[in-house]
Amino acid sequence: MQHQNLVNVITDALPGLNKSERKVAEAILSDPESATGSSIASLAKRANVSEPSVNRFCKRFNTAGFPDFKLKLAKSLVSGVRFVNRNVDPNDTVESYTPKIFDSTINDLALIRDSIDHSVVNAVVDQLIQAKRVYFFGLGTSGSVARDAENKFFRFNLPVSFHDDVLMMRMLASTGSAGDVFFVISHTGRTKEIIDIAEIASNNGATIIALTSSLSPLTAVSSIALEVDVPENTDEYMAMTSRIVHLVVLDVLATGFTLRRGPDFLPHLEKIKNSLKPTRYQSKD
Amino acid sequence: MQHQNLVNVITDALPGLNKSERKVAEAILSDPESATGSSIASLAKRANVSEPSVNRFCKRFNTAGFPDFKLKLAKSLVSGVRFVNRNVDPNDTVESYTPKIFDSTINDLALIRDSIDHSVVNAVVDQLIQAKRVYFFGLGTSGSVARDAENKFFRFNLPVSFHDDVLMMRMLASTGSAGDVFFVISHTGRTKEIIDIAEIASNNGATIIALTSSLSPLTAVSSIALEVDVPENTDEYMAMTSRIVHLVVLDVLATGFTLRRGPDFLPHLEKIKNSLKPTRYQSKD
DNA sequence: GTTCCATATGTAGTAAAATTACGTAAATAA
DNA sequence: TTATTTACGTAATTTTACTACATATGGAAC
Repeated sequence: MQHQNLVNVITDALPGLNKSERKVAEAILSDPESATGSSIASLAKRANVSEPSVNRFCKRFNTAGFPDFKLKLAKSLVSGVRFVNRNVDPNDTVESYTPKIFDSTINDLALIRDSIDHSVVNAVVDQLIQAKRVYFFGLGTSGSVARDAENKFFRFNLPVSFHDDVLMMRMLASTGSAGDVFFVISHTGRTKEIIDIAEIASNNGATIIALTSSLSPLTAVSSIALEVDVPENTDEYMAMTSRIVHLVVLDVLATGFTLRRGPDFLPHLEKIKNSLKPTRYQSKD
Repeated sequence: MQHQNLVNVITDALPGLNKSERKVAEAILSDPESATGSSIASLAKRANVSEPSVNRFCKRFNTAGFPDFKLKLAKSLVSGVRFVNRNVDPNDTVESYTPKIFDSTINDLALIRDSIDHSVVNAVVDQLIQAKRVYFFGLGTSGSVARDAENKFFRFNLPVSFHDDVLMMRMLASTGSAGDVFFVISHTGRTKEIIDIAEIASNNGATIIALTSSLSPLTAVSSIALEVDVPENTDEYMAMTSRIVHLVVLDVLATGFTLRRGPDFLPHLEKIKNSLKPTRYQSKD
């Protein structure tokens, strides 16, 4: 895991360390920020160990040496120290929970950004470009995502619709055929109804694109799956970030679509944009 | 500010630098990641300047010296606010436009995170807690945001609904009264219909909360305005990030709401969560 | 308890890296 | 041109990190 947080790694390893290494670990954990700025000598002194002990400590954590260690530690502190106490707790105030929620969203986005499979994105864009029609399906929160997707993709002069009604979905799935794309959005990928519906459409020869978590039953019944694994929020207080990641993935697809269509397509988008002008008070600038 | 990105700072300063400093800047910008790992000697060599030039360069950017500079550079490169954030252009490939879109979203989130007014958040939570009913209104993309908000806030055992139909909105606004909260979501804050509706509800003594851009007409007719200014995307290719920021702001409000309600409220949320279990295939773990 | 072995830790020396002081070169203004 | 400032590099110095080696410490076997 390239983005594994060093502070957490050290904390986890703490019990398995020997005396002087533990001293180093404690010295670092007590004030990681200042550790990133100090020399091996000063840190050794602060931990009451010799310099080579510090050096050995660093190497134990898969770093080239002390400077490399400091670098990785510093990086961990940017996205990381925030990571450590990321969960909202009952004592949080507006000032503390607000950045936590933003940070956790940012973190999840960064995670998916680095793990997304580009070839799958390309394959999905291929399918959307070729589609005769596109249906966006989602329930609950994913229904809003599907609705947003409709709002985005109708601009491409493509017959699209969104549905959050399982009966409608079922009927549409049963009348689907080759050339139809059913774009199914589900955080868990385990909703029985949705999987049923995807199977029906699939059996009719339609293309099923799933935006869901990996290894889910929905993935199994799809033609292509955009697998997005956002760490589960066991925390009751915490908001759900998967829908946001889903929206961004859809933005990526829409961008891929636009680029594939080429610059000749831009006037069409411009036309749609302009169509809303009369509904608005114009700003001065 | 504290999170000012070194890469951006260097880029901005580029024109004002003298010959050798520019060489250093270019060497760093061409591959910032590797710069964080290299020694002053190797960087000097790569930039075709002397070591002290590199050192002077570092000090010019308010760092103690080369090691400190590397540290700050490394931090700048970590997820949060990545610099690349240039607009998508027609020559982009999946590999290049995907991170761009994620990064621009992340960037906007970080921006709003640091600029959001906590006292306004608190005031809005106050209003929501006291509300007899809450209506979430939005059109187009903001309609999806409003729908998502409904899905979030109904869990609080509060009469909430979302509407994306201006006639419905108008009728509801005209029957609104003190104790009703109209939560109006609009990216531009300039849609005539929406402003009309907000005014009607306001004249009836209802509370108007706006989630919109600052200085907009909608802000003017609202009781409280959550002002979210996401830099406009003039670029046709680029996806719209304001809706995502809006969603996160709503997450923040929902969190504030939950905390205000206190721990006695958690079993209620748990109950809602469990209600969906029978609709799903259970995972092994 | 003693001996042996392995592991842990420190000392001292060495190599590398960064910084400073200073001198020369280039650029600018008079 | 010459004076003067600014830019840049050389070389020495200092700081920092690493390595090789020595000593110590804690078990395990006898």
